[in-house]
Amino acid sequence: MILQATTELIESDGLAGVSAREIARKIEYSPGTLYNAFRNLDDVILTLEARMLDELQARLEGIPLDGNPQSDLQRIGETYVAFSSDNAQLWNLLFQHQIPNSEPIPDWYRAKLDGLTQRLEVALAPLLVNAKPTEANRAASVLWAGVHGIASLSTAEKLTNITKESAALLVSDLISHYLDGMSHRLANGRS
Amino acid sequence: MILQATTELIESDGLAGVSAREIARKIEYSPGTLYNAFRNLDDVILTLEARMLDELQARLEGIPLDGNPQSDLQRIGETYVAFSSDNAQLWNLLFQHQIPNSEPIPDWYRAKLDGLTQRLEVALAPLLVNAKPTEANRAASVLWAGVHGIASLSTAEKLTNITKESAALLVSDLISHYLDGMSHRLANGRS
DNA sequence: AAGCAATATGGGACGGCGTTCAGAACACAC
DNA sequence: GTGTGTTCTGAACGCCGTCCCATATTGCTT
Repeated sequence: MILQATTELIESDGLAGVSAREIARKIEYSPGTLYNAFRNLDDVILTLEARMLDELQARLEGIPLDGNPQSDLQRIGETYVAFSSDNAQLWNLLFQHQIPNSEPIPDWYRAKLDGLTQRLEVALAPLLVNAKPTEANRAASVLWAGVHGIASLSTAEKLTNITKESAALLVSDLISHYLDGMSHRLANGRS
Repeated sequence: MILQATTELIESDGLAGVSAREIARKIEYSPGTLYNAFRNLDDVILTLEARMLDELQARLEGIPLDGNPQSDLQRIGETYVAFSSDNAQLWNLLFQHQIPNSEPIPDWYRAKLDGLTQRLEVALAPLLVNAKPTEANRAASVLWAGVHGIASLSTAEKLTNITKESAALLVSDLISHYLDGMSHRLANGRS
């Protein structure tokens, strides 16, 4: 299958190693055949991203939540970091692969990304019983972006401080401090 | 100059709009001439990234610190977000442009990225008077990665929750909660 | 001012790319 | 065997990054 071959190319050489001709060579078909199955190369890669997002989503949904925000979110963070580090090259697709301006980002793709924060909102709920929905949304977004920043910096290997080994530690630190800040604020009655 | 033309191309069409021939057309030279000034196209883009990092660094260093971590870090976060959003397309280079595996990331490039967290460590210092240096480092890394995650998700426009408008708000929320968590922990004598 | 070495430039060439498309090959109903 | 619908090939187009070398331009020495 085309997707299988493309995955292997990405895992060995990253996005730069992918080309329509190279995929064709790998599956021993001619380049033209690719265009029967996919609209173009971007379509192949987008499909691959979608599969990856679905798998991450499935893993997040498989985490049992026990109602304790600290431990629940720690587990979510661990899962997230483990996934991104196990699939580092594929993971980097999310940032490196930009759809050309001509055709906009499909809605289902956005929806998949947005959907990833839902699990966070559920886990955060106990801390936000009498907060406005926009605040729950905001807290989830902040945590998601933070975890995401750590995961992406670690897979991209651009910061010496943030390695694959330290990512889990940093995520744990982020979550515990942020939640401490929230509950502290909650106890003192500040918004 | 070559860099000027390349900057314009990136600002209008992103990294995908950049090609050696297009730059040459823009400056009305032939493509071959590019290779007298730069080793190759990656070199041009790397130089552009370096300039951008230097400018961000300069802005961060221009922020006066008054010794109050909350307000100091808020100002740093604001500056960071404002910069990334004002230079969104250039900013995205940091993630989209990956050096081919053949030649490794130059040390000075890493050093520039690592240097960006220094200002954070200084601003955090009052909260960490009797903490181990690794903890200061960790807190700075976490905050940096978090701010960075928010900034990159907003410039990439991939999350509907995280827009250029909301980025500053989210960064402020992250910093204030995280620091609350730190001082709370400090007051209670926990690690 | 003239000559010469050093450097910069133009433009063609090479191999590779994404994508298209006319026609060959194939599978299968009648 | 003929016809029909699908799938595949392979050449073609216009790009790309990069290299190379004949030519033009510059700067310096005499």
